[in-house]
Amino acid sequence: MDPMSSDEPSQPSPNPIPAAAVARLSLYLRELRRLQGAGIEGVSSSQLGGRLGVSSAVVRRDLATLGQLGRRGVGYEIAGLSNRIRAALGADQVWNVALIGTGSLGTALLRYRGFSEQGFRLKAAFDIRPDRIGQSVGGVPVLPLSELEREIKNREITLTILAVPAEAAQETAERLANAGVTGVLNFAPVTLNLRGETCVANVDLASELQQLSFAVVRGLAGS
Amino acid sequence: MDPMSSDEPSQPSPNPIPAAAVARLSLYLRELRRLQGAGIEGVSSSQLGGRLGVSSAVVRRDLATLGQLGRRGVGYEIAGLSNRIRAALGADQVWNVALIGTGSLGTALLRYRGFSEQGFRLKAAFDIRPDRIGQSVGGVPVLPLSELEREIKNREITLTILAVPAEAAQETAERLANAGVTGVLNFAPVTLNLRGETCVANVDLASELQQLSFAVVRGLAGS
DNA sequence: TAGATTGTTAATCGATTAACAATC
DNA sequence: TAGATTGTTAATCGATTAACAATC
Repeated sequence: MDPMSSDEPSQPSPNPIPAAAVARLSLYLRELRRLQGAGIEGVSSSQLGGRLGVSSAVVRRDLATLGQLGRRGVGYEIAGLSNRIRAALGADQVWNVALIGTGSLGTALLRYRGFSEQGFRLKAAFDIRPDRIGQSVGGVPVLPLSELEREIKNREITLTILAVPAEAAQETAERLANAGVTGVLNFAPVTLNLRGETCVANVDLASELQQLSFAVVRGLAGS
Repeated sequence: MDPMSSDEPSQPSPNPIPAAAVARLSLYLRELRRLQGAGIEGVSSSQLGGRLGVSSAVVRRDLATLGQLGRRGVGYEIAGLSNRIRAALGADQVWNVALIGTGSLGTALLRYRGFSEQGFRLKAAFDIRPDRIGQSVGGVPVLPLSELEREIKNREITLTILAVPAEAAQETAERLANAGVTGVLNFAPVTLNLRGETCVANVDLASELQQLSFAVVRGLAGS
């Protein structure tokens, strides 16, 4: 239930991965999957970086934080490298995920294929609207929000995607944290204030578009 | 049509805004709007930062890059500050936006209220599926992708939201760039390679969830 | 005036870049 | 061996923090 607990010996002191590297590691993984799908088995730092707009030095440095994964003069073996990155990101374990709020955005996220491709398992959705409850969206059952705490426990949910209206986000997030959820991916355009150990990541769609318009105005092509 | 052209004298040399500050400015704007809605007219750097998990020093530094906007001993006047941030982000002008790909994600984005609240105008959607074309989603007409170039020009579209399947993303993005679009917000989990002046911003939903799971594994609450 | 808060400086921290010895 | 590419170091760059004089 708690993804931290494991029967393996706890990693002594997991070598720290710079915050800036984490987002890139996820990109590397995506690109490696693509190469693997094309039947390619090895890749160099400059090849991998070139496809992603990242310098080869950054790629090597990022990968070196995970251990000595390459062979000098040769490059990186894709299969092994992928596994190592997955392990570092926690993507080698199963994450049971719930989604809260089945409005248009929530519905789209329930149908989104990308999550399951990364090993995330959407186990349940929650809503307060009676006409939603009992339905199934993208193969995921919609449950009443009143059952949130019980179902989170029963279904061993550790991550949640919050897609409720802005007004309901803080209150709902608090319920999630109290129910023992360890991570919240927040799509509501509000800042969540949660005490304790619950991690929050935010996706603000309007802000993304605003940052793009800034880049356009400033003439920052390629950003 | 080109958002850069204006009858005002071109700003001599727009003081550079650090890349890291841009995302925060967008957050400040969101929070200021909330305060304004509550009838509050002034705010200090520590109040504004406190709500967003940003230190008061960072807030002051970010705002100072836009000019001297506060009054010592008093704080910032919200209305004026909001306007200044909007101008800096390019959010004070009208942006005509098109969305490509009306799958479940594209449909949800067409219905998303947040874009128009920030002044973005969704003018058209495009798809290849005959059953989609001619429909209206969230008040936005769905046009045939074959008409893309012509309609981009006619409707003076400058920004686009790309929500097509991964396989079609690169090709579609090239058409957009050739049609003169200046910015692409890409939701497809692929790296777009575009020559020239077109800005690209990426939102990879699966990667966001993966970064969250990393934060959970590392015990980085509050990230 | 006294208290508060900005704008800005100098010091610290972290990330990127460039270069190259190690080594396949 | 010769060519290629990693892993790592030192140098550069950029962002954050802490502190405080300026000033409302």
